[in-house]
Amino acid sequence: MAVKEAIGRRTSIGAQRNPASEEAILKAAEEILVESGLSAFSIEAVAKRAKAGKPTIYRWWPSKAVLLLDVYHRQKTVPISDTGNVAEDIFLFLTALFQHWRQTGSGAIFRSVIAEAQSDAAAAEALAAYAAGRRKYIGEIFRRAQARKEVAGWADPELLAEMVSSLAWNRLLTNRLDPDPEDLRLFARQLTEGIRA
Amino acid sequence: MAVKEAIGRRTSIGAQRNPASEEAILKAAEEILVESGLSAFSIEAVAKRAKAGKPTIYRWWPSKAVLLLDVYHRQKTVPISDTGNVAEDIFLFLTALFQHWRQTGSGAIFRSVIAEAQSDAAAAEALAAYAAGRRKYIGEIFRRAQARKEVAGWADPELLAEMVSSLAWNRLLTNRLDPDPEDLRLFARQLTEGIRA
Amino acid sequence: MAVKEAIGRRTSIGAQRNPASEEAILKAAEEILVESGLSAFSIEAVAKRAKAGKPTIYRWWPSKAVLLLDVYHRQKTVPISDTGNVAEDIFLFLTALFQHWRQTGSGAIFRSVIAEAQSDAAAAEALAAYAAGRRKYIGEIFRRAQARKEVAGWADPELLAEMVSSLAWNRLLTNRLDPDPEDLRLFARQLTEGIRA
Amino acid sequence: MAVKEAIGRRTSIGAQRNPASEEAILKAAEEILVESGLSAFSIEAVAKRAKAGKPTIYRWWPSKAVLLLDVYHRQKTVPISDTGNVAEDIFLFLTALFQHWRQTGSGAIFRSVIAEAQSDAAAAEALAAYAAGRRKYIGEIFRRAQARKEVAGWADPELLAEMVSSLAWNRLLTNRLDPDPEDLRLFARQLTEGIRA
DNA sequence: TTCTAAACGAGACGGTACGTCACGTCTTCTG
DNA sequence: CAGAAGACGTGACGTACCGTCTCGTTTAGAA
Repeated sequence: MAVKEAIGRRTSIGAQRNPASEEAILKAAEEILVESGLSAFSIEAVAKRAKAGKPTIYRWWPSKAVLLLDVYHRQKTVPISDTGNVAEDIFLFLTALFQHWRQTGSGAIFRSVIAEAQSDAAAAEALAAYAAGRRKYIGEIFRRAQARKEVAGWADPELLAEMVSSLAWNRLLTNRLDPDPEDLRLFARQLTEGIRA
Repeated sequence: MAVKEAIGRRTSIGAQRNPASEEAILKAAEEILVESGLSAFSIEAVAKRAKAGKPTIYRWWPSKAVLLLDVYHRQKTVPISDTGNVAEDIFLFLTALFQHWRQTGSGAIFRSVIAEAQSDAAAAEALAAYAAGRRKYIGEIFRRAQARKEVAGWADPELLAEMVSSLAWNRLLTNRLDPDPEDLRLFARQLTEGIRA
Repeated sequence: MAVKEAIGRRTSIGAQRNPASEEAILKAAEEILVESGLSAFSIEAVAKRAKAGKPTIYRWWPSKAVLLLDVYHRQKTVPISDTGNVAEDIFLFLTALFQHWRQTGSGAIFRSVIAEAQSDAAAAEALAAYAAGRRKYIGEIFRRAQARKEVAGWADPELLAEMVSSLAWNRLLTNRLDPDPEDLRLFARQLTEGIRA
Repeated sequence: MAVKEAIGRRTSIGAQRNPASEEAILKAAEEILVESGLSAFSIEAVAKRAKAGKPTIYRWWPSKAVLLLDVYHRQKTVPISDTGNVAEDIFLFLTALFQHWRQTGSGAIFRSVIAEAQSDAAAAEALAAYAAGRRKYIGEIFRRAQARKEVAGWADPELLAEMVSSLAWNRLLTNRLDPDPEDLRLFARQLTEGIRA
């Protein structure tokens, strides 16, 4: 058994999706994005790198944007911590997120998703849904803080979460992921303490 | 005699840039972006609509991204107000900005600029510079508030401005410019009062 | 069900050259050359007339000159006769050749090939090879005449053939294909009898 | 007075053609043809090399072909000799012509003229007229031979001249100007002695 | 002596065609 | 019958020249 695979050619496994092809395509797509960015990301290039036929890609991913999103969803997500201090939680989250984006290359992928969503309706919808999910997820930090009375009841956890993720997006989209801890600490303080004199 | 026959034709005015062509090209580019979005925005389409030759466009705008930026810079900018109340100033600015983006179509243009900057280095640099300028400009709201002791001295006006503009970008990029005054008011309150219990 | 909707459309027949496209392209190219001449002959025009894509043309014909040669090679060649009289053979050949060039339009095509060969190295080489072949072919007239002792042994059949084809080229290139039988008869006589008093 | 001319800029000399410009343009055109061939020969290139404005060229030469012809007419022509032996005269003429074409680069220019004449009507007409003149000129060799009874009266000097110049054109157009004296001697012999056994 | 007319260089203009790239669709062949 | 391979028509890319234009300058010759 498994004699043929030596030549490396991937072929049909019957009337069903071949996971090896899916994997190869997603891997190739991710590598292209991380190595060369969105401008080098074409179906043609992905097919060539994955040694897949273009129709195979189009069969399973109706558009470039959908493939892009699939690639992004394969990325690990950054967990939120629960130190009991909301400012610290925010600071740790952003620090970890920026590092993740920088080191794994998934920042480049996410930038591409956002860019693509500006001209592709399907990608826009998917991005909106993803962003909403992230607001809910990050909002947990503030919900927990409200529960322990650290944060006022009138505040809106999801709007606060949006302020956090907005800043992250902004830094990503303008190439400012450099790790300046003081900056992020100040952000967390401003957000939590308020800026009243 | 010899009345000009090709009445409407724009031609050279000597060895110098023809402002009429420049104007026609920028106008055509703007219209395409507002009417059909970034995916319809091609040099070819702009040239056709402006009744200009492609080389004329390439002569003055080395890349699509540069043209895009030029189009955006033609847009009016939204002024900041000075009511003496920082929360109110922020609220008014965001309300006016969102309305401006929605009604003039310049939101669509700016989205395109941000998207383009994710794959074009020149656009990225220009966008970074533009964003820095905007942070300084919006930061004025907070600098004035610090001057009148409404805002604590330890806060950073530009980081605060970044929080404001980040939120605006985020809404723009995820198609959420709908005018919900309460939401924006809450944002201004959270930012200024702080969220401490 | 699912009757073909785009009835007339030519499309891929798999990972192989589509003979229908090749045929359509060569036919379109020939028609343009015969109808409008070399100055109207552009890859763009051929593609449009053949309802083919430009890349399809470039995929199979690396340059305009190569396509031109392919078109010429589709033309029928004029046969040489064997009347037993060398002067008559030459006369008949030239008469038939001029008529062929005039009536089928292949004269226009060959003119174009010669012109193109003056600026394209590949075409020059192909033309040189073609001309050599023709000299050998026409030389047969003289070789046969030498065999039957009608022509002196010291004469060079291929150089004689070159004199015949040179005259034909010259007439073609200066628009003098008009059929003046006496002229061609005189040419044949001068060539064969010699002009010694 | 006359201070400016130091910088070398050529300018108007009043409402009349400036011979310096004409000279510079023809010189530039010739150099381009000889150095880089017909494919590099564009009005743009000539203007740039001659440091002339394009309108100056178009003012005096309505088309590329006309300029090409003007360039060719500047070339010296090869004289015919009168040795008293028609075969020798032909041999000497062709030898000198090929050497002239090879060494001065005027062969490259003439090739270009012929090529251009295949798609430009004005050039075609001019070339036809030029060729007719050359036939008359070369025909003189045979007319003189007829006068001294070396050549039969029934022969047509201009048709004979055409056979000579046809061969020369053929060699030029197929890159075979290499000096093979024996070949040309044989040509002269075949033409004059006749090839009868 | 002043003014006019035309030539000069420069180079921008609206275009056409170039040769290349990627698109998304199609068909054939292979396993 | 899915998958690879790759050809197909489409259309945008960025570039090279085309032939025309207007500019500001220069100078000879007419007024």
